[in-house]
Amino acid sequence: MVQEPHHTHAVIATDTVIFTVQNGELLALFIKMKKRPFTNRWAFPGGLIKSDEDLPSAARRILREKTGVVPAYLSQLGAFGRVDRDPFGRVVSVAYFALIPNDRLALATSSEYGGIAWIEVKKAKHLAYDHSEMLAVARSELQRQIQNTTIASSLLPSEFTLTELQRVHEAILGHALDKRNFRKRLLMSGLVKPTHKKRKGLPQPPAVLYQFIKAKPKASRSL
Amino acid sequence: MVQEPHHTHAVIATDTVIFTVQNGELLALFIKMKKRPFTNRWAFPGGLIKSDEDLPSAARRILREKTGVVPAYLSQLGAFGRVDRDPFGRVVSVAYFALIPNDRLALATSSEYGGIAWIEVKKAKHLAYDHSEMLAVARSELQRQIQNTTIASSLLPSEFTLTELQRVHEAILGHALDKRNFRKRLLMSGLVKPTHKKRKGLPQPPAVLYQFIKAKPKASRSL
DNA sequence: GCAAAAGTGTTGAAAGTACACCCATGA
DNA sequence: TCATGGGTGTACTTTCAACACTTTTGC
Repeated sequence: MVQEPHHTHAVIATDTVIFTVQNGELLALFIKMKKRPFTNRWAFPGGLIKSDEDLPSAARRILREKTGVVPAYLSQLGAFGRVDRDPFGRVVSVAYFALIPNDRLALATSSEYGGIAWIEVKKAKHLAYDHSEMLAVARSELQRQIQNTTIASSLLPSEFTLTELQRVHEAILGHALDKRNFRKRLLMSGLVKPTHKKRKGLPQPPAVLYQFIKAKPKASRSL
Repeated sequence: MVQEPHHTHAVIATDTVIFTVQNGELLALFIKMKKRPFTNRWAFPGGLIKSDEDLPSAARRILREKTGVVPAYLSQLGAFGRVDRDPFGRVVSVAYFALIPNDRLALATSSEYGGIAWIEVKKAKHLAYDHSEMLAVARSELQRQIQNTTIASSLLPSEFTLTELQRVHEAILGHALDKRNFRKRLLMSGLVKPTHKKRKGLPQPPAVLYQFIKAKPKASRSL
């Protein structure tokens, strides 16, 4: 994750936890490490920021350079600065969490990088650096934001059925939700509106497609 | 706030917004700037972190060095990294917010620094750097945490009356609260317990003194 | 006696939670 | 015809919000 050690002052990096939901599973994007002492362990894509770029710009650039992914949503988690967090030098990392809809995943999975993979969050263990801690923070922040904002719009195509949206919430929260209560609350909230289209071709009654009313959710603070 | 410019990479600083509540007013601690372009404007105490100290340690050290204050509570707000936020160089600041009870304020106000002052938050305008933005974030985080945690214990002496506690909540939230509902909720929550002492000597009936059940609140994440 | 805060319950509204059945479709 | 999810309403519980008066004390 980091190349330059041995400054008198700490250097600044970003690491980004990018999530998607696919087939009812919450996935995050990892890069497999080569360097000791983290050989063959997974880490989030990260790198050093440049002196002429904002923090979110750095996070986006590094994510694109290392994985080809362009996130739909990006929000800061905070700074991670334990002295011993990086064995290669004194690095303070500003962590971000990001989202991408599961219909734009091809970009990432078709990347040439050998060591990139979307991994089920619940199976991601023994990560490099302090990334297990980052993942825990990212996950709880995701759980918090999914309930209070429209960030789910960054995890789904622009049109979706209410059941698809419910599956996203369930994957993130980690437990089943009641269908009638979920729909009631969602429709009351005024965040989504029905289109006049339906999802057909499945062995079920056609489901109405909905869309979020404001296309792009705003980060609470995306510094 | 910062002395060293002109690295090829950004340097890392911390700035700390420290609050207290006194006489029903929310106050924060500021230092008056001398350097242009911020001459005579207020800023939060801040400085560069050292390569061998954790972020919270750096925040505490700098706060102590610049103001003499030792906070009772410290919690990270996040990293502020706009490219142009500091005219003296590329500095990313990890902001903290901190609390101190109003019976330990003497340390700070008796400091020799000429340019230090506790200022009512609602009167703090036109701050140096991006500190107005930091203050807004700190204030909303304070409002969030006061409702969900026991951090109020870091703003009061160890024993206090329920009215004193209510005044702290009101100062932070910026509006009056209903006395009966406030007491009901608080006593139900189980976070405080009555002592057997009473506050006497005032032209009122003696009020029961309470204390928080866990002395020190834990930061949600104090990296 | 008066100013100032202590202490104390009830009611109505709103929000949240649990729960079950029939229907349309594609294979 | 069958498996799959689509769509729909009610009753109960819990939580939140509004609201006023009497008492004790120091001056």
